[in-house]
Amino acid sequence: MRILQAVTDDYILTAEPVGSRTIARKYSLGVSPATIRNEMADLEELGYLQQPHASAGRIPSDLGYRYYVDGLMTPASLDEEERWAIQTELSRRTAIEELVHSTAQVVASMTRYASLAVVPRIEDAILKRVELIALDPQVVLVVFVGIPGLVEHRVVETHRSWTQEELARVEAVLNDCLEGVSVRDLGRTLYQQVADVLGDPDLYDGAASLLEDALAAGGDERVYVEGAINLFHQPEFRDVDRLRPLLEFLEQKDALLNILSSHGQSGLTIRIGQENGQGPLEGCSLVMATYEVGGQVVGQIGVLGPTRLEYSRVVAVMRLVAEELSQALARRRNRP
Amino acid sequence: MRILQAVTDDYILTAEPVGSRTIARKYSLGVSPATIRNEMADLEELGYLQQPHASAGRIPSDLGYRYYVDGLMTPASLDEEERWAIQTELSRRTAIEELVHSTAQVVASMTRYASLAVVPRIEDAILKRVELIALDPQVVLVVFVGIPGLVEHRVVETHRSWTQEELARVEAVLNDCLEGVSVRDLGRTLYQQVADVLGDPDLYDGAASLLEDALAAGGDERVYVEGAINLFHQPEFRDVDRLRPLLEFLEQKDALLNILSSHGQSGLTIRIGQENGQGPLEGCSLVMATYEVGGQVVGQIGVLGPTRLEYSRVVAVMRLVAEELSQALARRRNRP
DNA sequence: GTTAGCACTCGCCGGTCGCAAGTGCTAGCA
DNA sequence: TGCTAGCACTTGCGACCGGCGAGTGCTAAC
Repeated sequence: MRILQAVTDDYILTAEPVGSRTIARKYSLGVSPATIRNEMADLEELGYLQQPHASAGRIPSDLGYRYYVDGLMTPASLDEEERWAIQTELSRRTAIEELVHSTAQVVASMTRYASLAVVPRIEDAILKRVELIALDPQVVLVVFVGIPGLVEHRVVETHRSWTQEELARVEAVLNDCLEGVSVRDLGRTLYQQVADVLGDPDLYDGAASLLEDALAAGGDERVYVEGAINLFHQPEFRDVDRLRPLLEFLEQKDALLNILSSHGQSGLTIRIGQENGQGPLEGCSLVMATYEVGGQVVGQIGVLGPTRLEYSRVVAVMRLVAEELSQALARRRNRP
Repeated sequence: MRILQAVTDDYILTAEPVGSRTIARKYSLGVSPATIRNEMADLEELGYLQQPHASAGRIPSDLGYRYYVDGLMTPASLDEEERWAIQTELSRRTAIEELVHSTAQVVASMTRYASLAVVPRIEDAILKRVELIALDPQVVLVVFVGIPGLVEHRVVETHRSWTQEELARVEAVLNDCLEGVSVRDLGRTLYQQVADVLGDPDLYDGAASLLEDALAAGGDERVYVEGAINLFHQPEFRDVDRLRPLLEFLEQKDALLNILSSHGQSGLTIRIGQENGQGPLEGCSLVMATYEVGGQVVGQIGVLGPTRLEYSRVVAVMRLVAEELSQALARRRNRP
């Protein structure tokens, strides 16, 4: 175990296959290189180490990293300075998207890997309020305010012409009847109650299709990717042909969204190499954390790098960041 | 001139230095390779061509490209299909940011280079309307609606507590007094008239600092970069060390903003190689166009690639796109 | 003014070779 | 029985080198 730990630590640091001599010199295990060689041969047989070629040192396999992550690595802690950097960055923002976005930026710059972040969709939020504003007779600005401090506006072209008075009436009824309803349900499924209170069926139809269109117009930009260029510095991506597929993958926001949001339960998850399935993520590791509002997971944030990842540091950063982000969101919500 | 044209055309196509034989074979100039060699030696002496090394063919210099762009190149025209792709993409959006953003995406995918786009700032717009909504007693949602169909919302934490009634009063006064004012001037320089109409100096102060904070909170994300990975396919960026500085430069949104928005006059500009100044853009060419609302330039859009750029095609795409974008924005505005 | 011929230049490619790092194995020692 | 020193073996990597081919510039002739 101590040899596996030493090999992994050293390889994470140097990106060079680690030989028995190196370990004997740099890590005081109290045994000679020859002994280490014997043990390393065993570790290779067990699948924890592998050899890029016969005359080279050893590097950890995915399994080796997994074992390392699950128990061997020494947990890192962060400088006061770094904690402070995160906290001030988060206290500078109020809008939730910006909060999450700048969190992703901080994570990228602190870890020097790529970072990913998912912002909650307004559709998943509980409606707090909706505002309807006529920009032109047939263009309406719809502003949704959702419960975890989420605000989104949509500009909708309508078939029907609207006066500001009509919109004000609809707005008032909606806000009276629908507070606490999931935003997703605002579309065609507008409730009977709204129809009753509004009275006018024409107005009701217009409102329903207005909201439906507003929800359909929706921002697809829910995943932020920051610091992708950091991957350039990693020796494993020195080769363009290895880097390109990865960067191309990072452009596919829907795929990223799938991966990140599949990680629904609260807490921290590490996916190593092949655990990400086949494809461009095969040689990468992904550390994911969730952030919450009111005890409920509303989004995810992740770090992506080569399998040779500084796991302990990344885990420390992610723990702190997820915590701070959740707290910042909570502060926004529970103001006096 | 015909030889310069042939060399440039061929080099743009193949990315290989062009020899006299190749030109004689592929372009029917009616002369032999020997003649072409003589002329090419002259063109090199004049600075239009250069030789990567003694035994290689010629490639155009920046000056050569400049001459080519200014008169030699044969203007490209676009397929009906491509025009159609642009038009449908633009008709699917209504919000101005999305319109510009998806324009940038279309340009990137059509040219296979990187594309840049600047969205107008709400600060530069004329105020059409402002909405103030209390989210919490000390958190106000400010929605600005600007004249070229620009909408932006900001969430502001305030020192003072606001009731919705107070906000409604301020909002009414602001909308009465300040329609047509530049959004930028909404902050501290709130006009005397507003103070007079409001009466209450406390309310006036609160409103002024609320708007000031709202403007300060402002989105710094005004430049979109799309298709940066397309640059991977260009042989001149095969080398990571050549590509990285460029991608790093593309991350500096403020520098990009400077470059693009310095191009203020209406129309199309091409900057070739060193014309971009020293630094990461030295080996690149930039084609910039403006888009307008009501005859006024409100934003820019650009294409970035190696100096060996398909100028004629890029110019055709940019002409069309700028035109279509301006028209789409005009349609949004002049609805019946 | 144009062209054919020819000697010359130089980057690229494939092969060879020595070096260095690291291994596995064996024999010896506590 | 576990550990260690010694040693032969493997193999990737970088340097060196020579032939090839593309392309040039020059000269002489038309």
